[in-house]
Amino acid sequence: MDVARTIFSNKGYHATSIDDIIEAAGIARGTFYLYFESKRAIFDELLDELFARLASVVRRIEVGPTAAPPEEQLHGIVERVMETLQQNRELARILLREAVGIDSDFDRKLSDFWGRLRGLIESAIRNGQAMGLVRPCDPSVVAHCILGAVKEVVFWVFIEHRASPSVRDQKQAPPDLTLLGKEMIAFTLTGLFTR
Amino acid sequence: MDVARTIFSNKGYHATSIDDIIEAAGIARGTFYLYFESKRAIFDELLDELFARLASVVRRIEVGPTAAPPEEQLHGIVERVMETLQQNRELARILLREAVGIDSDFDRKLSDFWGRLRGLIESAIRNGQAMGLVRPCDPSVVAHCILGAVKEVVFWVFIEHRASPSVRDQKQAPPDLTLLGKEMIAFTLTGLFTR
Amino acid sequence: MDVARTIFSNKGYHATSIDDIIEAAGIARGTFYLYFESKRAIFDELLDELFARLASVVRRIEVGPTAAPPEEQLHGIVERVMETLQQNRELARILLREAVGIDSDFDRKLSDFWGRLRGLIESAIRNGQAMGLVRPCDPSVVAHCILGAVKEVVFWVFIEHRASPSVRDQKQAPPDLTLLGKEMIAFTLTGLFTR
Amino acid sequence: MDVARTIFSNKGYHATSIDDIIEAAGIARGTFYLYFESKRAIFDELLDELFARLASVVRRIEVGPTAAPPEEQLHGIVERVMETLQQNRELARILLREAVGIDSDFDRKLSDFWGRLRGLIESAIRNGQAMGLVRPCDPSVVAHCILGAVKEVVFWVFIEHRASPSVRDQKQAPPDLTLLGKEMIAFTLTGLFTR
DNA sequence: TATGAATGAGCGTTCATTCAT
DNA sequence: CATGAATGAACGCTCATTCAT
Repeated sequence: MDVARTIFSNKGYHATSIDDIIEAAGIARGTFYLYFESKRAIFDELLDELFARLASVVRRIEVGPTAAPPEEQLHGIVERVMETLQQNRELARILLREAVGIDSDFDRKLSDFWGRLRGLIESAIRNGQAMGLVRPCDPSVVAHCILGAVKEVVFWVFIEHRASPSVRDQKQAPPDLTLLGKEMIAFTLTGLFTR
Repeated sequence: MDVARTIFSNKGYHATSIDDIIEAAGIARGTFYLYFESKRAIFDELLDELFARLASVVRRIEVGPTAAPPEEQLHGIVERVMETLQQNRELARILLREAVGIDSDFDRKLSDFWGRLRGLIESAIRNGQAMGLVRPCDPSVVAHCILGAVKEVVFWVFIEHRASPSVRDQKQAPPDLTLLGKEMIAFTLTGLFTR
Repeated sequence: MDVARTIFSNKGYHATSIDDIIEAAGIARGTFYLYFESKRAIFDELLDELFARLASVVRRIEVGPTAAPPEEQLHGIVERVMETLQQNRELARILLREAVGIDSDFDRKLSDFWGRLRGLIESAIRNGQAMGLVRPCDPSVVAHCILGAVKEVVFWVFIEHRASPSVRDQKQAPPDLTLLGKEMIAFTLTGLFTR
Repeated sequence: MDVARTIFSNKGYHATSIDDIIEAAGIARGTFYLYFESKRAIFDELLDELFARLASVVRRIEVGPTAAPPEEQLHGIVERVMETLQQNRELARILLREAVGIDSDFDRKLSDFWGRLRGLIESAIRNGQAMGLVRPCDPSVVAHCILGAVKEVVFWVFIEHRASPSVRDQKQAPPDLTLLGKEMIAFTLTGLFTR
């Protein structure tokens, strides 16, 4: 799986052949099929890995007398997600770049994953609105905005940067993780305008 | 091209075969190659179509005594982009879902397209900051956020909705376009917090 | 036909497409098929051209009181053949390089052509033997030897030389035609040994 | 390879399809590509086989006090070459009939092979001249003559004969190998004229 | 538990030929 | 007399998967 992860990450699902994997893993063709049902199956397993890791790190924001302040919880989640992705760059790369158009089953799985995430964001927004913290807005639309923003930034920082050892983006090195998280949260919470 | 657009949109690049296209178009294999150099070529042509349409619709935000207020210009751009995508759902679907991992040349092309878009957003932010309209922030990070937010919402509204005639998302029909644009701009400019 | 001759000569039968020919000739696809039944047919016609030219130049060696001395006649034939080939390098190139393995019909045609030539040589040998000029030998075998020798030399001088502007054969430029003919006749008549 | 050899020999390179080979061999398409990189590759391998066999049989003619008489060595080489070709009729057929116009790489390979052979003949001639055995002549031209003669005779005896089970050449059965070799050497050394 | 030879459906592409205009 | 859009059989090749050993 280590080998497959790396190769899928570098070449994408379609461009990766079983041959690539078994050769890099130093095993025989048959051995591969002893442990994985198909090319699809190992890809599935790989992404499930990341799903599980992310799920263990993203928690619903608690409200209540004993809970930490929501903004602090938010910070925590963002930081932990960023760290998880950082530590699983290859999987993240796969998730964000290639995991679409493989299969309608797979597409559904993916869409479910993002849907669950979006649901969390949405309910946080609704809670915030109920508490008067969040301005009136369409929670569904805004949840999409937030998820999209995070995906794009993560893809940029963890994934695209790796791929371009060229001069292009050299001058503007990616900000460090904590800073990045702060910037994103600030944008999400207060937008662009000066107050 | 109409036929190819539809099929690529539904099945994705890899899952679409020349056979699918010519059969649906009711032409012979040779006829296809009379008009398109290769499978890649027709795909290229298709996306270039959308690129051109979007390019003609997205304009740099002007500042100056004679220019319209920036917020109004922004509204215009968003509205026109939304309309263009609405009218080219299939191409949009291809662009946002499948156009990665086909080819390193193609990946570069795509990444250039998004980069150009991001550049426009970034320079708008810098201008806003110079004018004191936009709060201090990292324009690059925030440009990514905005682009990501737009991509996600567009994908959701124009593309995913179409694909799921199931019950799942039935209850929350997508808001109409103008409303949607307003919501996005509001989020982008003022964030979540009540002021 | 001029165009086809050149292209067939340069690229060979298989590597030449109808497209190559019509494009170079500046005519339409249909026009080609108006004048030639098929790719095979034009190739046929082209070689028939050369066959006719060579046939008009190669004559049975006459013996009799009024005839010129056989050796002189031989010289004449060789010189005329060489000249004809020299003037039809492209056709010669086609004949000697590519005209095999196209078609079993074509192969037969070719083999007939060479057979006729060989027949002439063979009968000349038999005549020579009858006149006591030629030593006892198997006329058939020797006719093959002579034909092969001529083919190889002609191919070398008229055809391969053209194709290699490289340094390889630079130092040994091909001898002039008359010299070459003399050398070949000398070899054929007296062999290698010093007498 | 046995199967491919036979089919290439009968139909020529271009007219032979992978399908022909795998069907005759009773293997699957994929199996073919398991053992051979491409159609070109198996053809290459096949001819390399013959090149190797011929190379092991053709040796430079030695001169010196301990060496056998040159004429005897010549006889030996010719006999061994004829035997090798006799035993590899199919490969010989391929080599002499079809192996041109496949590929510029291939053409070069072939031309190198013939060039090496010609080089041997040429140097033998030069040696013979140095020793006063061979009359003054252009070694290059004569080497071409000899090579051509041999090719033609070999093609005739081993290859064309096989291909025509018709009545045509029936009456003049090919002389036996040793006789044939003697005839060719005699022609080469003493030519046609009675001495 | 591991192997790797064998499979064959399927792919993208070519190109000689036809025929309505 | 000329056109060129249309054809479709055929090709070389790939690669996920199987299964006897």
